[in-house]
Amino acid sequence: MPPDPRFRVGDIAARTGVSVRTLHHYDEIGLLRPAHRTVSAHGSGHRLYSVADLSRLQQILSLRQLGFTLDEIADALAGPRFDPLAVVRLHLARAKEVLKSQHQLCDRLEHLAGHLERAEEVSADTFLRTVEATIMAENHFNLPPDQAATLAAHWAQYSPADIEAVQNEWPILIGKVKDAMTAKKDPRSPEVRALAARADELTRMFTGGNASVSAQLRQRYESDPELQQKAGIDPAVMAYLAQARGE
Amino acid sequence: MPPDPRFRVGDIAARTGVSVRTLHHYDEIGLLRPAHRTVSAHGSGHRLYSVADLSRLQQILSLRQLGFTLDEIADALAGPRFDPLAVVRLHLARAKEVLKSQHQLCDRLEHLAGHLERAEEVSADTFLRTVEATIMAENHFNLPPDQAATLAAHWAQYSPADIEAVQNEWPILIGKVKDAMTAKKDPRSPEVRALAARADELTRMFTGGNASVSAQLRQRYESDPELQQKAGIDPAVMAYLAQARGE
DNA sequence: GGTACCCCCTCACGCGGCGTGAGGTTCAAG
DNA sequence: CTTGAACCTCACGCCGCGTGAGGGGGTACC
Repeated sequence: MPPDPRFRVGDIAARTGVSVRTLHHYDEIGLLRPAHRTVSAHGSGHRLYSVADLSRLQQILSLRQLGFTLDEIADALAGPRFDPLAVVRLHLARAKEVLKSQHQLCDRLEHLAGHLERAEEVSADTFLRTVEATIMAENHFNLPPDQAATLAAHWAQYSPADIEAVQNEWPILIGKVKDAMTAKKDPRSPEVRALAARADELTRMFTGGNASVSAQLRQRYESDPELQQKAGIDPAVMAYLAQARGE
Repeated sequence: MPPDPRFRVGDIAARTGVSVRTLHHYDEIGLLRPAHRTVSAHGSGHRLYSVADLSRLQQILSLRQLGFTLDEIADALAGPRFDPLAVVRLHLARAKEVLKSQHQLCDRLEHLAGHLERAEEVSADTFLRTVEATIMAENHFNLPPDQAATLAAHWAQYSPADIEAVQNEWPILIGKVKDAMTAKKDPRSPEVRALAARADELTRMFTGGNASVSAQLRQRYESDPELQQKAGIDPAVMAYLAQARGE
């Protein structure tokens, strides 16, 4: 049995480029506690990271690159069925996007350089497109996670069984709502209000309770008739539910 | 004569992705003032950007991407002979570096994903290398400008004539210092101190007064005998100058 | 067993570059 | 002349560490 290796902050810093301060910080906020520490009388001992810790560090950096805040990352990693492979795949997808936008940026910069070399007048459009490419490259790198990533990261926390259960319940629930509508039941009745509440609950599971995600999702539903049909939601149902919620 | 086009904050934001707040901010700190404003009685009018402003915006974003702070960018753009083409070329070079590191990152992530898919045990080394690739990709994107960029950006502010003048003066100055040394003149004499002061001045022109750059430069000179010969500086001269400065 | 040297530790302050309302004004279309 | 969208000016807030200061711990070589 090989004694599993231990890594000290300096080792990790030297080999990866992660700063010592960053490791300290992640420890402070409880995001990445080293598996062990050396024992000592006075101060606290030196941090000793295990291989599992390195794995977690990799996940953290991938999620950070995806634009999540450290708090969000902590939540994601704490999820019951969180999936490292899914995270790596998301990061990979993002990295490929960056590649593409970076390529475009190079094209644009070369274009602009060409104009400047020939001392030509440069059009506003050229500047605008160059700036756009610059910003897009930045966005793919730094910015808040897009819905896709947010949703994916959220879904990764649920098991396939959970997901299936939700997807099965949804049409049933909508069916009940439609029944209530055709029966002309009062939307403010306790029965209908319960249905609406459950619908909201399921929606929250879908969106992870993220306000901006659910807002965007609603917009897309409202503007896309096809999606409405697939989910069985039409404006009438939406209005009915809104009434039930007391709006 | 076509009336040159004017752009409003919203136009620019919509077409490039630069936020309105960012434009406001650059205006506030005096980094990018719009060429015009609409006139109005109470508040200040709407900002109207000219094509020249767009050009400046492009330069700002390129320099920002290179890792300069907004203050540094302001200085660079205020330089007497600052060169937009040089900036674009630097940005392009950087963008290509990013492409390379991003490629490596993709390789590493695919490697890691492969291991995870096959549910194999993943080695510490694999994690470390993946983390390293992640950090390197970030560094090429976000980090403070390396000396190369700093120096290049600084040099871009001088005309070829300026540069030549400095390069001509340097050997003459060093010659005078050596003369003083062989004549065993007191390093604290006003004459020698003046020479040292001028040497520092020229050095500052070389390094742009950037402390970290000049520090790095000194280290390289101290550790590289070849460079010393080319510049005519040997440890004895350095020591003599240090005395003249009163160290 | 000493002891030199480097690495590690714990505070704790600070900050760059905007995001994000709040509350009022201006512009262009109808 | 009236909208409504787009613009304006404050002004507070924040993430994720960087960067010292001041002091203990580990280890390799004598």
